[in-house]
Amino acid sequence: MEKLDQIFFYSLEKAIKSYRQFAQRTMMKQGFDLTIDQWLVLKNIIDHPEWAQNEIAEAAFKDFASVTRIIELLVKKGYLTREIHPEDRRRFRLEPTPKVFGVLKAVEPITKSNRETALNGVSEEEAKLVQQCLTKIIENCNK
Amino acid sequence: MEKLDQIFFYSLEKAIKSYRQFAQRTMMKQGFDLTIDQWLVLKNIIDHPEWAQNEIAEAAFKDFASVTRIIELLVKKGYLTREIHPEDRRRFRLEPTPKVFGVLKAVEPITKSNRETALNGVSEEEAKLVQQCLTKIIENCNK
DNA sequence: TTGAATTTATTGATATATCAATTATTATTG
DNA sequence: CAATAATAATTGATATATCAATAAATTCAA
Repeated sequence: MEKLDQIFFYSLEKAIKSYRQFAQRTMMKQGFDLTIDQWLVLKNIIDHPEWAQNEIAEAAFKDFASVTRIIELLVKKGYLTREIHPEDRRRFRLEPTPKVFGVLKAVEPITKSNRETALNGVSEEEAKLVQQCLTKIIENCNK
Repeated sequence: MEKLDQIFFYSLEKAIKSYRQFAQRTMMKQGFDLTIDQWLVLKNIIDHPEWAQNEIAEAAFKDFASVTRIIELLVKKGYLTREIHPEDRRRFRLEPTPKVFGVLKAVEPITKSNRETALNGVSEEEAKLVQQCLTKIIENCNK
């Protein structure tokens, strides 16, 4: 299995990189000034408006420090406003600006189509199996 | 399939990140002063001594610029020497220093064990299927 | 054989990842 | 209630990713 193991993790690395590059290219081509990481963080903030940054980070598989910096950029780009949280002054209250919703809505079909393209030729069964496998790997690496 | 798609790519992202973190932790714990990216590039250079940097980059799924910088670090850390290639002055000849081989040999069982741990509970059949799936995704994203 | 195109690699700018140290605030506990 | 611990987030340093611009050497074509 040794050789396969090697190929396996190489493929894993290459697959996610290929997908990220592909998705980023598509985003840019459509004229959005968001990286897919910024989009991911933004989406998590919208979906969970009450979460603290560290919870956002966890949901987006990101380091706290990265999230701090990504949020900085999102504020600078005018997608978010940030003020101190009224109930816990260690935290911040992040508010999406009005333009966010239009952008997210516009990005939605692109993301959907990207995923479909990337999974072309992979059946739902297979996808489920792969997904289970990945979950197992995640567990194995985190204990 | 939409919801699954989303979970699928989230899992993909999380799996490779979990594995990389796990592998990096193990490397450090064993006292090696290499990142896994440096190790990956170094290993490719050893395995293909005649390759140009751009070929190494491709094999390691890395950007040319990243490889340039990683090689700089490997030279600085005393794992490589670099001189101009005698047959093509645009290229460089990269030579591993003697200490490289010992280090790579010492890292080998760690990598092997990391992969085994990560794939614990995943059968060879499943791994093969996942691998095929990943290959399909890579192709889909690159055409 | 010169001039244009191609190849190989570097550099700069910006974004993200990671670890460690730090700050500010809140919670605990003695 | 004061001292301490825990929590939320930032900052600094270093590594890697990506894109664009550039430099140097080589190849090719007129």
